[in-house]
Amino acid sequence: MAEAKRPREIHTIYDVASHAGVSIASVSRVLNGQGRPRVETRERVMRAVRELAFVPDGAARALSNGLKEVVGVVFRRGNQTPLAVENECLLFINDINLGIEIAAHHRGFDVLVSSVGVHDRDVSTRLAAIAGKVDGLILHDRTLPASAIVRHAETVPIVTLAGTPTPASMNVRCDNESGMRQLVRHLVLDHGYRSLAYLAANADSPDNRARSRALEAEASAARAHVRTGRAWQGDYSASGGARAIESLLAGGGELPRAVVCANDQTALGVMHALGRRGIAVPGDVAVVGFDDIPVARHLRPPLTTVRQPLRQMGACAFDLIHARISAGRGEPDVVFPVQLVVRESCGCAHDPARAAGPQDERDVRESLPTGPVHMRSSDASAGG
Amino acid sequence: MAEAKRPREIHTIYDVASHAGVSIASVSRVLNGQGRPRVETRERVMRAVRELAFVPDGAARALSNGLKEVVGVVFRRGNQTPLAVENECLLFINDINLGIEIAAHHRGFDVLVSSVGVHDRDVSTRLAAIAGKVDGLILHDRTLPASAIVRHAETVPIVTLAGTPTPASMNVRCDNESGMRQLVRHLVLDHGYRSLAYLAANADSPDNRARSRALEAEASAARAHVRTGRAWQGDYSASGGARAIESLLAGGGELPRAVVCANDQTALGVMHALGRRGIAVPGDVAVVGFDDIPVARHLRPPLTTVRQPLRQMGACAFDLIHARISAGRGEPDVVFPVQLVVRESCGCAHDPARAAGPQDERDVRESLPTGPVHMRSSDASAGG
DNA sequence: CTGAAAGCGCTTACAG
DNA sequence: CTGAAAGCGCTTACAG
Repeated sequence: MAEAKRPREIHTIYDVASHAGVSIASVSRVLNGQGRPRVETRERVMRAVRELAFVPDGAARALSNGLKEVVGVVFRRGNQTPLAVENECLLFINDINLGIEIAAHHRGFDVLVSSVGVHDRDVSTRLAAIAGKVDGLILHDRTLPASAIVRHAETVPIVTLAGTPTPASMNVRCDNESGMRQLVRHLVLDHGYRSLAYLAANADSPDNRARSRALEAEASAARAHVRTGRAWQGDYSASGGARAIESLLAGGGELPRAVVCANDQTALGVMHALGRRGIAVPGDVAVVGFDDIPVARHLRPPLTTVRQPLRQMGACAFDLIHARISAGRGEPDVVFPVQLVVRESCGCAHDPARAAGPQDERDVRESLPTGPVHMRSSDASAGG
Repeated sequence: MAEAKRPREIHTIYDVASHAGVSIASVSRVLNGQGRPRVETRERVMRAVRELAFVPDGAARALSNGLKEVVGVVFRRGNQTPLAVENECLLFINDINLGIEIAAHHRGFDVLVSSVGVHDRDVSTRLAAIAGKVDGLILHDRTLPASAIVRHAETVPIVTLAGTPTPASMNVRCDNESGMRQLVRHLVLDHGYRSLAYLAANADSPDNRARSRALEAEASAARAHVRTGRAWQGDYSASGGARAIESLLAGGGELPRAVVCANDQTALGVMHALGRRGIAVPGDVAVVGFDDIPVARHLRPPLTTVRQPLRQMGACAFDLIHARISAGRGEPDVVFPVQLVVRESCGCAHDPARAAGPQDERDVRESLPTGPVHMRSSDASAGG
């Protein structure tokens, strides 16, 4: 019975059963912890499994169980050639995906990750192909219009991220309103800035629209002026932010006292463009972002922004899908609180308490929400 | 026959067949383009597929075909708590993964992405579970020791990234030797720096070892001094780099004229730590990295580094797996050339030609290898 | 506790 | 060109 060389051969449950001298039903029971197999049976099976390096076929299990134990995650790549290098925007997405993955593993699920190009025709066909391989689908922002989501949701459970709930799908997002409110109040009330601009992102992004609206509302309530117009259009990318600032300045446009960016990447590009023009941040113009991506703290000056609990949001998206698969449906629209993270790009002074010592090291590593980073708790109304 | 409300019901090929008035074999043929179905048959089937929103079950297809059309990608998460925010190290991995995914789509494959924690017990069990759901496995650096790779390779085709080929698995890596040689020559010959240090990463990383060896060899050939010792140990993370510099300075250690970092993230942390001590980069100490992650260009000063063709490497890893699945095995060890990207952190002057104008905008977006970024072509000996 | 057998939803020779 | 049927590798009532 000794396997001499085991020529790269895939074994099935039948091989294991005959190797162990039991039926395939017993092998299956031992492997899945069903029933109460005798100790001897269990041991013989386990030995055979080990000796044959048996790995049960996932497709067969899925077909039999009606459960693939796989969720699909789909996001939209930016305006880039397939093999170009700009992937900054993916930071955000990948952090959420990591949260999804970790939550999935708790349930024995794995994650099928797929991206679609911004200009891909027929995203629906791609989605259908993916749908056949998964038990549920998590769609990032702007992957699909709402009508198409409703259609696909007939075939497979769907959760959207930073989208809008539909009658057939669920959604997870952050409290943009609260975040923007805190940001604007800090700039206008704490710093006394009277003129702002919102460097917007894609018009079809619910996050962008919510942030834009909240900024306008809050600024007007605080009696601050908001610059508007075509000049202030970005696309969530650093290059989009830089381009907007460059065109504005090239066209003789005037800068506000503070630029509120649709996200951190945009802020990165804005700071880059301002720096090259010799415009001091925050001395001449304050710049703030949204998201708190990891590099935000490493910029010069460190970026003031709003932190989203990305991993928790990802984990929540999976949990909604899972609940939907194994039970009825769950909460259709989950809103996560956010946190204002005050660093220096808003004009706040460098905090000498953070300039050295152990706290500082901890800050680089990654501070906890209650850590040394100067922040306020959210006044968000909805929780996870 | 009109479907009134289509109660969320999953249809099978039998439903389609009876709806179209044909056999399931015909449905399958139409859907898979096999044989020469009559036009009328094709049309009836397609209409039924559309009306029922039929999506073939991937598990059943996989079981029948012996092909899941899924590859698994596994990487190792850093020293972080599951829900913490530090994901800088993932930039690198995610860029490779995007290359894998794009290549996979060309073949109708999808990508199952999975991560294992640094201290996870029993990575092999996790891998076995994943192996059952995929046709092949792509393992990032340091996911598994070579012995375990050989063992798993009996069950499933394996390609490692930045690893070492084994008798049973293939490998894709970059030409670290050439990259480090160019970097050291630039620092020592072009800038005249006589003292260097290599801020190392994990000892079990082949990339790190190759870079370290190459630096020592090249520095000694160029008669430059290399600082060594426990102080110069990092872990590929920004915090690891910052910590090393901080301990060194706290212990009264002396800095070399140039710090060569194991990767860009490390360089990021080093620059951060130096900046807080008021040490000028590159005036007092030059800092260079490796990888050319997207933020490298946005740092102050912009980071001089070595660019790896990450997406191409990812695509190659998939192609190797695919060749292995559909034919015999391919090249066991593919080495990609790298490019020196000279920016300012090495001490090179800010290039005024790049300070404004359209080229500059293009640089922010992402320059092509032949674009305005000052770089030299690689003298790597092996190609993809 | 254990085994024989049906069934999961496809694909594909094999006849017709 | 088309259909009936076998088979892919599991899981799980159902008998024993």
